[in-house]
Amino acid sequence: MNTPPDNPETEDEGPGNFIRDIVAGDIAAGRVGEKTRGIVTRFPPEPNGYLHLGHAKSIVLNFGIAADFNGRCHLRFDDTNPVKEEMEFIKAIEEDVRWLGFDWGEHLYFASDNFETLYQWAEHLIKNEKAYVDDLTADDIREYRGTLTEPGRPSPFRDRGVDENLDLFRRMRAGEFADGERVLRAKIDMAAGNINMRDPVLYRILHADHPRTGNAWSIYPTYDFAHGQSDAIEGITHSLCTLEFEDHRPLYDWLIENLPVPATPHQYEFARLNLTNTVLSKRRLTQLVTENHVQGWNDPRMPTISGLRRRGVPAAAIRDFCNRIGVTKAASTAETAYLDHCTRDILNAEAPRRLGVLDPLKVVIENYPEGESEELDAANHPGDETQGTRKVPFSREIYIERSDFMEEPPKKFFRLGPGREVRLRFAYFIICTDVIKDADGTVTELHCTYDPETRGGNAPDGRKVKGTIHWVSAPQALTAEVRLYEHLFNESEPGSGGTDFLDDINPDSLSVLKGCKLEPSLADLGLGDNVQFERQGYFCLDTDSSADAPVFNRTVGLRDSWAKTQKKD
RNA sequence: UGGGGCGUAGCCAAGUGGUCUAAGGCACCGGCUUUUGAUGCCGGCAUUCGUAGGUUCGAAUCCUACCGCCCCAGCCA
Repeated sequence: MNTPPDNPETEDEGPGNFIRDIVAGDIAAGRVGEKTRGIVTRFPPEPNGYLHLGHAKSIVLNFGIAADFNGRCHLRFDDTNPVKEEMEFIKAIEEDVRWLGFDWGEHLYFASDNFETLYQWAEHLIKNEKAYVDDLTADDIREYRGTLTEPGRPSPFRDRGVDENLDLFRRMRAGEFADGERVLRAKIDMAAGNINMRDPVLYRILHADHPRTGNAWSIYPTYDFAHGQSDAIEGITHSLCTLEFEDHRPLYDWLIENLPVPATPHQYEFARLNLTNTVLSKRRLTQLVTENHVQGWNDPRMPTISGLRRRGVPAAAIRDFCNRIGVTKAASTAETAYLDHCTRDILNAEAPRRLGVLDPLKVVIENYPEGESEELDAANHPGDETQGTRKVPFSREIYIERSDFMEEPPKKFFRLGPGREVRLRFAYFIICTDVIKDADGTVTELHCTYDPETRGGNAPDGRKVKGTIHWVSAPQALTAEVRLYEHLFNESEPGSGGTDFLDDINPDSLSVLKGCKLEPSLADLGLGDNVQFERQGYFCLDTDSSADAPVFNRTVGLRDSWAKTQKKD
């Protein structure tokens, strides 16, 4: 039951998009590659949370472009804010990128690797009168910055001399000042329409332990001062980021121009991914976790990579989804149905078929000898003979899905009902002869007879049945817990009604089914293996499973046109 | 009222002056096949490209003006 090798290298080249066009144009024009001999991209997460589908889009783009143009892609942690970052996140992110199928080889970097260089470059700016130490408080800086429509005013400390700035900055590094007491600012233009150019902060004092540099530093560079410079140090040719950084590009370019950097990377922006009925911002995902609205970052309902993995979504499906949605600058929201489709697409081709009854109804085959059983051959995949067959036990007592029986079936229902005949998949035709109920009128058991001539599922006399249902032999059945998942949020865009996004949480996003009956071969299923429970959906073993108490997750259900026709009536 | 972006079907998205009375995918709707009401297959689904003008023999593609949406005032990234 192995999942076939799943390697992005063997997949088709990624689809065209405006960024690929830019890269191709740069290569054709000989604008890249003098030093790097090819294009270099990077995926630059901040280790302050787990990766989600939005990151997957960036990962697939960055690693995909690098692969298609024979370049390389680095994994770089943007670890410039020690108060939010943790080693746990670094490890989880590495695992997730690897699981998605990408390999950064030797090219693992950290912005913190560059702290000393960055520091020297900051002094370089000071010496060139392009940066100054500001004593203003955070509140004052905000006030002096002006507003969206009014220009800012220069700080009273803006024209400090080089020596004083150098002295102060060195003492900031030495830890002589408290958090927030001073900052280093670039000296650009307090009247700029682009607020990022109004003397942006380059360094702040933070007496915090950094996951990698410990207490070596008491000042830390801001994103703006670290990112582009790290790109330059690594020889990144195309620095791809999301649209909200578009306003930062002038600053990105300003720093590259004014610093003795070894290369001139360029930044390009694309729209971030939004998905219906979920949230894709780290702030909100963090809140779901810390406030226990879900059971952790890898809760199968979460749109995190680890959540999707636990739920059973194959990495190939995530890659396929990212390639299909495309890359543009238009704000867009993909429907989760699209992801579901990609998931089914992969799983339909690969997942072995099994029989499992989620809501069991006992059936006694009255004309089947008591105490006996037999083994029937069942195809592992109807469209892929190479997956072979397996044996499934059959006996006098079996379970069928409660929803596959109706005492008073409507016209288009072609499953089991009193006096009706259906096929048990891979087994026999049965006819329902008796319906047993409890005092409340609830059906508790069905009595049926089977036709021994139909072994395997075909009648020698050529008679047909409309329905084929799944079943599990009772004595050999594996009892399991099965967890079904629905959207985490009821609203397609949580929080859009001006309300708290938490108000839109779907209280029924998780249903736990106990006492489900599965065919015995499922006892051998391994963690990470996907299977289809015929007629129901794709499932996988959950990490909560123990040897005697298996737990299954429904990754995604099968398309269900019967449910649709029912809804219409 | 400043700066930066974006507007092609319910959703994603090709298209960059003529073969566009606009690809493809998702969703949806029909039909065929089917020992999964699954899969597969076939067909349908924008005379119209935010709106209004203009340029042109000819525009989704060029120009102008409007309208709408998103991002920016962290010592977050």
